[in-house]
Amino acid sequence: MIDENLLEQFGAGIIFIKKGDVLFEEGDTAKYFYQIKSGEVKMNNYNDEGKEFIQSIFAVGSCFGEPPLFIDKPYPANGVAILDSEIYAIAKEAFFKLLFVHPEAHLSMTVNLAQRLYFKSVMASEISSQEPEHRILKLIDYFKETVSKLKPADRYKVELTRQQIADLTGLRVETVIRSIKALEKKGFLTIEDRKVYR
Amino acid sequence: MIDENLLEQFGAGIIFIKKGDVLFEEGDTAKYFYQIKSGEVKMNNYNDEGKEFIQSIFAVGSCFGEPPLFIDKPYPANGVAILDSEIYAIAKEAFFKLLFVHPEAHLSMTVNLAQRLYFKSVMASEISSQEPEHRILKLIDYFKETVSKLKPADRYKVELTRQQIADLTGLRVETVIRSIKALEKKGFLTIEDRKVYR
DNA sequence: TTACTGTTATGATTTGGGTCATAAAGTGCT
DNA sequence: AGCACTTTATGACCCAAATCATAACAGTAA
Repeated sequence: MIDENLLEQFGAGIIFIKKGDVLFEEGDTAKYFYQIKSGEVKMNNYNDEGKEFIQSIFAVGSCFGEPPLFIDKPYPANGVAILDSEIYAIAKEAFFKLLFVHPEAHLSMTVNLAQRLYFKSVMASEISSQEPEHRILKLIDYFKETVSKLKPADRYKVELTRQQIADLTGLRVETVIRSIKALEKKGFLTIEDRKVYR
Repeated sequence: MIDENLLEQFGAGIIFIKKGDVLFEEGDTAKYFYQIKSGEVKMNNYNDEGKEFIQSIFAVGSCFGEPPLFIDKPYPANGVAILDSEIYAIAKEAFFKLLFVHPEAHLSMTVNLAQRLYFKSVMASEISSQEPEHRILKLIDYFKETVSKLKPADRYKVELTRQQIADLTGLRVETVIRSIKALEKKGFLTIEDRKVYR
């Protein structure tokens, strides 16, 4: 989201983390701004019974975990690498200085937050009040449109596992599997070689 | 969120709406920045079966409905007055100019978005993976802490109706009523004269 | 007072998604 | 090739929350 040269210019370091490594945990104090140079990161929670909920998945170029920097609250979720990754990290103070000196970077941050708030709004309404099939379709369309930047007419291969879809929608794997089958039967998507296309 | 003098200085108008009046609808193009001078506003969705989901409730001093301004997308939900209200409205262009000329206002906008994203994260995880009683308690604590700015030790009177709690948590009124009773029995809150205290 | 509306309340019944069990297909590693 | 692990898949059963029905109470407008 923020120009990489700018990040380096303001003293960004690079953190190397392997798949499964934890960058920060729920409750930790936020001290750095993070942006993905390569790899992929998720933010998640576990409920009392140990069930995972994935807040979001962040890909190359995305920044994440800034809200706590702005509002001086601890992280509301864990940050975990889902692929081996390189992460730009820049200290809170340097980050604020960067925003102050570069209003255009500040604006792109704001736009980014607005974008994520928008996604959360859509998913919140889905999760709370729609049937599994509806939820899953909405999530897939969101990833197709926003993450992969494809048009509705394009053919999109869903790279999420059934388990990830479950954790993103608050459903169970079995329910996701069954719903996806039902959606295929209804013609909303196709399954080829166990992969979902939409 | 933004200083009222500043709003007026940049040509803000005031809109008078009565309880129940709709300010904008899901799908509308966002053209104005809104901030509450008096009254209260909610943003909501209706699912296919007509069940309401309340995204948030905004009180005096809060702004709302900005994300679509920043990302050029239509409103993801309706904006409806829940009390007779006076709303500052300022055109999109003037709003951006204001942010550009007043970086401190821009920062407070960013902080505000971060705050809301934080709330959405917490509630998303709650809604998707916790039991009714847990969800309700979290919501009440959020309102106590963030909307009413009270300390945990303070006594807080919940001004939300059971129906509103249901629509905010994605539950049904009956479930909310029964859960609140159960929570009282367990000593997590008290009910006096049908009002909930925490 | 009555009539009306919104909110809280409670019991009976139903059902959709969770849970549990089990297995097959695919993937990666030695 | 063999082994361990992950992902997808399916059937059977269960249960918590939704649904349906009904009513009492509070507030307020006529």
